[in-house]
Amino acid sequence: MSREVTIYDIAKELNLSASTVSRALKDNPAINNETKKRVRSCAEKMGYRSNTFASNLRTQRTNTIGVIVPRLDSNFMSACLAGMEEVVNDKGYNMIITQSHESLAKEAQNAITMFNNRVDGVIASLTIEDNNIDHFSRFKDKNVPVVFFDRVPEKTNNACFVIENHKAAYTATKHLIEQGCKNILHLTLKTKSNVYLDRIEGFKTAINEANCSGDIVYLESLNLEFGEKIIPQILKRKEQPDGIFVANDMAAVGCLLALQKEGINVPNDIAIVGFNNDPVSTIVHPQLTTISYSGKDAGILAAKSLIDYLNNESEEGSSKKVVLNTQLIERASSKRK
Amino acid sequence: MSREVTIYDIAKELNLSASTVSRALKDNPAINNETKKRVRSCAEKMGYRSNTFASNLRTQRTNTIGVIVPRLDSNFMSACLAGMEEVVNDKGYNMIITQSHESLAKEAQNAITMFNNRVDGVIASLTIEDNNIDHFSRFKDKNVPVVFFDRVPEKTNNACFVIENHKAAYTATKHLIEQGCKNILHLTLKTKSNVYLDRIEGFKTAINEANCSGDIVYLESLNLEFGEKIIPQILKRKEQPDGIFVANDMAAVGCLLALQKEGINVPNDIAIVGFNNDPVSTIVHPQLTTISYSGKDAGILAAKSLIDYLNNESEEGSSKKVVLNTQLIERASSKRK
DNA sequence: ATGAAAGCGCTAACAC
DNA sequence: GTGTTAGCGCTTTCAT
Repeated sequence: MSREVTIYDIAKELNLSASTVSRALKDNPAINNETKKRVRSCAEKMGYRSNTFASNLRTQRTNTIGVIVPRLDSNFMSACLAGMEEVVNDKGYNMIITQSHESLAKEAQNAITMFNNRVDGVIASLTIEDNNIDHFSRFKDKNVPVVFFDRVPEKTNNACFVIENHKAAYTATKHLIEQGCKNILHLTLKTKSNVYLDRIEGFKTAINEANCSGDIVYLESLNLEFGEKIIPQILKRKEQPDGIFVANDMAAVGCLLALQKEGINVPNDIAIVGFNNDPVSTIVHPQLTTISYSGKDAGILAAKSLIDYLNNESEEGSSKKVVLNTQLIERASSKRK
Repeated sequence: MSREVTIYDIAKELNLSASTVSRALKDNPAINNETKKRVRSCAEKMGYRSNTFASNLRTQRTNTIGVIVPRLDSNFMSACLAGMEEVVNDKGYNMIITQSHESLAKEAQNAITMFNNRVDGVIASLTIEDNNIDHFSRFKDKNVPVVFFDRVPEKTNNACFVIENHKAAYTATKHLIEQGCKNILHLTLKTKSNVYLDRIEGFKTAINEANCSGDIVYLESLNLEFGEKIIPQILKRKEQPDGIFVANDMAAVGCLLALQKEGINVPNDIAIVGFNNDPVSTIVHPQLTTISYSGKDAGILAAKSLIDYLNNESEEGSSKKVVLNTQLIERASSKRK
């Protein structure tokens, strides 16, 4: 195992001082171009690699962004992370990622880990469990910027990047009404998260406007299994729905499959709209009408905002809320000819 | 922005030396229990957090494991990472994750990043592009252990953790034969990756044993789209297949949907088997027969092996190859009554 | 059981 | 344009 090469080794080799080598490696304008070239090629030749720890210790920065998300295994999250990674790498930062697995305790633990790793900034999406954000306060104390995306706190001074949940739900519901639905259910989650609360509000707005009948049904979890499970209960209601707007695609697919098993025609007996534009939405038959939006854009914007702030390229208090567009994708599960 | 608390601050507060504080915090047996308690509570009270960089600079270790994977957005990968995270956290290490996005160049770049971040060890799954692993050689030079999982190099002295691709493909093919298929296609990827090569070999073994007709068809990419696209071409063949074994579930679902669109009955005209036990396999109708295996176990084993080595709890040259079990899950897409 | 002191490798203020 | 120097916060050898 060969010893590590340091800037001192390079300095000795070239009869320079360590500081000159350091500056040359950092492309400092004060250094002669010829010197820079010599230093770089020598560093290359000697197999030098910068010691991040010494540098971080000295500069009190880590060039690392911490990302805390509920889970990584969704298309939306992958897209967000891909967007962030682009920006972050481009600006010379690293990214460390942790999952809260929808547990507030784990989220708090992750925040502490990031804090101890002295990340320069944090990008987070909250659990559905609660939107208590006390565990983020330590970052404020040390002036470490935090931005939230998708699942954001109810009240905060931090920058937030969300999709237009209210408008999307309004549009989805209105679409069902336009297809002739008179009695619409919204299946969602009982939580304090803005994501689901805003969708509920959008749903209600559309229902009230149309003077149509509407009700909310809460699922334990928005997945295939619980989507399937809820259908028998729904079919026992005295007033049968003719349209269902589900807050995510997997649960919507669960409903669709369960309805078909009961011999109910989708969309003619009951029309269905989902949310997310998950790949499964094109696999089921009939294909699922859903709401599409760009996780990548959300990731890019959140990361950009954070890094601009770190590089002093934005105002101290740019604690804005950015709302991203969504599109309704009309497919066969809701289209009545 | 409050100044950082260091061990010197604690030392001054308690009239001790920094070394004693350091030892107390590290639970060094030489330190009096009473002193340890005082130090710990004082550290807590003063909001002390250990400076990883100073520590790493001093100890020349990072307690960080680097993970390089093709992509994170698959169920298999999420499961692997979850398994790794369990082990790694439990042993007091951190994990940094990067994606190669199936590009050899990006994989090499990621390796360099990890190298410069001085990870203590590396866990990697290769791209399909090629299994050139020259960019991992730098780790060997510095005695940084590397283990591979799932997509592993053809020849290597490093530890490898793979699923029994050969046997799984053999079992899947044999299952089709047992269902009466006489003319079976295997849809897969043209690559040097062990994962797909081994499956091809398993397929061939089963075909030859049964004295049955079999052929390989290469897709551009194993996804829904290319699964759908290949079906018209397959239906133009002079000899029509009566069974298809597809190397992943998404592509298998693509085939299934395209076949149904052509009015072909699955499983009676053509039986289908996939690979991965992806959630979509239970969403399609008929449900997809597939191969299931535990990514989590693979992750746990790989991480354990690496960390045991780092903690000197295993032999220097434990360069073994571990093969994990798989199960055939028989569902309606291949079962002929 | 505790302390003193040196040094890990880098950067930046200051000097020339 | 380049060198000198001090110090970031921690660990660890050696001494007591």
